[in-house]
Amino acid sequence: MDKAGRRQPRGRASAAGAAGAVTLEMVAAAAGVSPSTVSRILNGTAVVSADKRAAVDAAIARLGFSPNPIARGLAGGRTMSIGVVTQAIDSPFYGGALRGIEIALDAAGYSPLFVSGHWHARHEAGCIQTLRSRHVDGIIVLTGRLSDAALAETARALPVVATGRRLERPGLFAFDFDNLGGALLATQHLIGLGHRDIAYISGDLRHPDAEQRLRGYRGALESAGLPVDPARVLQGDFTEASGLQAVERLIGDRTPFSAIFAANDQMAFGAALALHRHRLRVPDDVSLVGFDDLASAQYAIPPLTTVHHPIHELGLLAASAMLQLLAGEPPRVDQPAPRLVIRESTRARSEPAALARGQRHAVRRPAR
Amino acid sequence: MDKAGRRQPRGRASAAGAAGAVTLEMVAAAAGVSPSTVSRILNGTAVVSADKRAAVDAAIARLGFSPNPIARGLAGGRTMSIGVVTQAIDSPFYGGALRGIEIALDAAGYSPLFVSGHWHARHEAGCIQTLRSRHVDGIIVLTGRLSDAALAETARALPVVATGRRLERPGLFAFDFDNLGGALLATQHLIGLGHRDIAYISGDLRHPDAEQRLRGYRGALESAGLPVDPARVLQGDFTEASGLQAVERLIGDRTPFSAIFAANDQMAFGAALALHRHRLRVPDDVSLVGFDDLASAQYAIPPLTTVHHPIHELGLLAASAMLQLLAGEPPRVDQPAPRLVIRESTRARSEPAALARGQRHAVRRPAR
DNA sequence: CTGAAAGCGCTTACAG
DNA sequence: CTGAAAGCGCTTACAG
Repeated sequence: MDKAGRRQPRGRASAAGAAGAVTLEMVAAAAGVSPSTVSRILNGTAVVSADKRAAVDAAIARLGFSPNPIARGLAGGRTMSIGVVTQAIDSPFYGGALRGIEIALDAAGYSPLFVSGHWHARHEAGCIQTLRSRHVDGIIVLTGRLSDAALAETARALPVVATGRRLERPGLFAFDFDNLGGALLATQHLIGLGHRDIAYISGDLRHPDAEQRLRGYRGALESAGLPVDPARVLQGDFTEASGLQAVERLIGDRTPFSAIFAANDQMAFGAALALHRHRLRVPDDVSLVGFDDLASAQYAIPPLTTVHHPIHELGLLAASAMLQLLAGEPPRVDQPAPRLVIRESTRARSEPAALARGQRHAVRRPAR
Repeated sequence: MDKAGRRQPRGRASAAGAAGAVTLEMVAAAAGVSPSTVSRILNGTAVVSADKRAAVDAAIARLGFSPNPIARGLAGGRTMSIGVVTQAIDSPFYGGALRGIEIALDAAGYSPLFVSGHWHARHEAGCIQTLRSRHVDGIIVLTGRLSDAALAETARALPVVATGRRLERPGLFAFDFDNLGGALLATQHLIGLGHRDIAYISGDLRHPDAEQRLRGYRGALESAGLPVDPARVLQGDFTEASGLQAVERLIGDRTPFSAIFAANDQMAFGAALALHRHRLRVPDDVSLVGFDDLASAQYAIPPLTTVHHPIHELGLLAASAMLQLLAGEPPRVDQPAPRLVIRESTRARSEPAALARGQRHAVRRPAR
C-alpha cells in the first residue's frame, strides 16, 4: 500500500495512536469500498446502495470504529462541539443550565465546551475568541454582558443561541425568561397575604434580569395601589453578602417592613441570616420571598418561598434550539413560564410591621 | 504558488474561514521563511536565528495569527485541551475544583473539556472514551468510581491526574485529601465542647471519602475513650434529603444525642431542617458540624461549623500536576491540610442531651 | 540553522 | 451510485 518514499509511522505520540487507532480508511478496506463511501454513509451525505451500506455498517461494528472529531473538524469544518459561554463554571444558578445543555447535546453526539465570562464583556469576548479558535460548530451564550451587536457579528460566522435577551438576527436565536412576570407573582403573593410594607432587594441593575424583576415588583405595588417607597428598594448584587447588608441597612434606617422580596435566592439567604441575627423570625415577623428556586432553597431554614426559574429546562431548550439551527430549521421552543413555589418563609401579615432590632413579635399564627 | 489542478477554495464552510482565516502559511510568506520555521518558533522546537525569529514574531503580531488547535491536534497529536471527568457539572462541591482547573489551565494556554461521570463507573468510562476520541492531551479525574486498574490503563496512553485516591503508576499522578484527619478535627471539636452523645451521618460508603470520614469519627471517639454506638451512626448518601431522614430516624428511635457530625455540608443542611421541624435549636439544643465548607455554609442559619475542604485549591493543584506531567516533570504538589472552621452551629453541651421531640431545652448560654 | 515534503484522518467537489 | 484526489492547517523526520 505504501508508495516509495513514505515515512515510517511516528511513535506513540502519533495522533492516531491515542484514541484507538482504527481509522475510516481501515473500515473502507475491510468493507471493500472507498473511504469516500464510508464518509458518505457516516454523514448521510448521499444515497448508497443497500449492500455497501450493510458491508460498511458491519465493518464499523466489527472494528469498533468511531470517527475522529479532530480530523473531521479540519477537513469538514464540523467539530461536533458547541461552545457554551457561562458566567462562572461553579455558579449555583447556571449550573442547572449547563447540565441541561450537556444532556441535550450528548444525545445528539455533540460535546459542550464550557468557558466562563465572569460577567465581563471583555472576558466574554475572549471566550468567543477561544471557542472560535477551537472551531466549535455553534455558540450558546447564557445571558452575560456582551452587546447585541457583538452577538450578531458572531452569528454571521456561526450559529448562536443566546438566553436572557430578545433579539432577531440571521443565524441567531435568542429567548428570554419572563422575569417581570415572575416578580409580579412574588410581589402579588406578598400583597395577597396582607403585606403593605414590602422591601425589595435588587440585583445588579446592569443585568437585564435585575431590571426586569425590579419592574415587576414596582408594577405589582402600583397595580395594588400601594406606593413604591424608595427607602424600601435596596441595592444588592445577587450575592448572599449583599442580601445581608441590604437588611442591615433597612434595619439601621428603621424603615418599617413586614416582608422582603429578594431578586434572587442567594440574596434571600443573606437576608434571612441578617434577620436571624436581629432575632427577627421568618415568617413570624417577616415574610421572605426569593427568586430562582435554587436546589438549596427547599432546605433553607425555613424552606424558602420563591419563584421557580426552570434553569435546567432553559439549558435543554437552548441546546435544542442550537441543534435546530444546525439542522437549518428555524428554532421552535416553548418557553416555560415562571411559577411561584410557596414554602414556609411567607405568612399572612401580623400587625404591626416589624420595625427594627428589639421590636420583635411573639405572635404565632398557624402556617397558611 | 498553485500547481495546476488545485481546487478552488471551498465556500464559507471552509474550516479556515470560521476562526479568522490567517494561517501559519501566511505568516511564513509574510516573514519570508518556511512554514517549518514558523512552526518551530511557535513550539520552541529548535534554535532559530534571531533575525528570522524577529521577522516571524512581527508577522504574527501584524497578522494577528493564532495557531489552529484543530490542525495542531491532527498533525502533532497535541490539542492543547485537557479532559476533566467530574461527577456532575452542577455539583456545588466539585464546582470549586472546576473553577480552579479552569484558571490554572487557562494560564498555560490549555482548555478544559468537562464531562460528567454521575458517580457511575460505566459513565466515567464513557467519559474517558469521549475525551480520548477528542484527543485531549491529558485527563484529570476527580474522584469517581473508576477502578485503579482502569485509570492505570488510561495512563498508558496519556497523562492522568486523579484526586481522591492514592496510586502510583507510570504517567499517573494521584493525590488525596486527608478526610480522616478532617473528621478527627470535627469530632474532637465536639468532644472538646463536652459532647458525649455525638451522632454521625455517613455518606455513601462506596465513596472512599465517606469511609475515611467515618473512620475519623470513630477514631476520635475511641481516642477519647467514648463508645461508638451503632445506633448513633446513620447512613446517608451525601444529599440534603438523606441528612434530613437520618435525623428523623434518630429522633424516631429516641436515641439520645447532643451533637451531630454530618459527613458533608449538604447532609448537615438537611439535618438542620429536620431539627428545626422538631423545634430543636442549633446550637442551643444540638450542636451541628458539617464537612466541606461549601460556599453556602457561611450563610446557613446558623452559619455552619464545618471542616474546610479546599476544593478550589485541589483543582488548582490537579491542573498544575497535569501541567508538570505534560512537561515531563514528576509532579510536586503541596497538599493542603484540612482545617476546622468554627462558626455558630456548635456550642458547649448543656445537660442533659436532647432526646426527642418535645423535650427541648430553653437553656441559653453565651456563644463560645 | 532551515526548507521541502509527507502525513495526521477525515470531507467533498469532480468526474465518471 | 461511487472512486481518486486534493485539501483542511499544522508538525516533524529527513536532508542539507
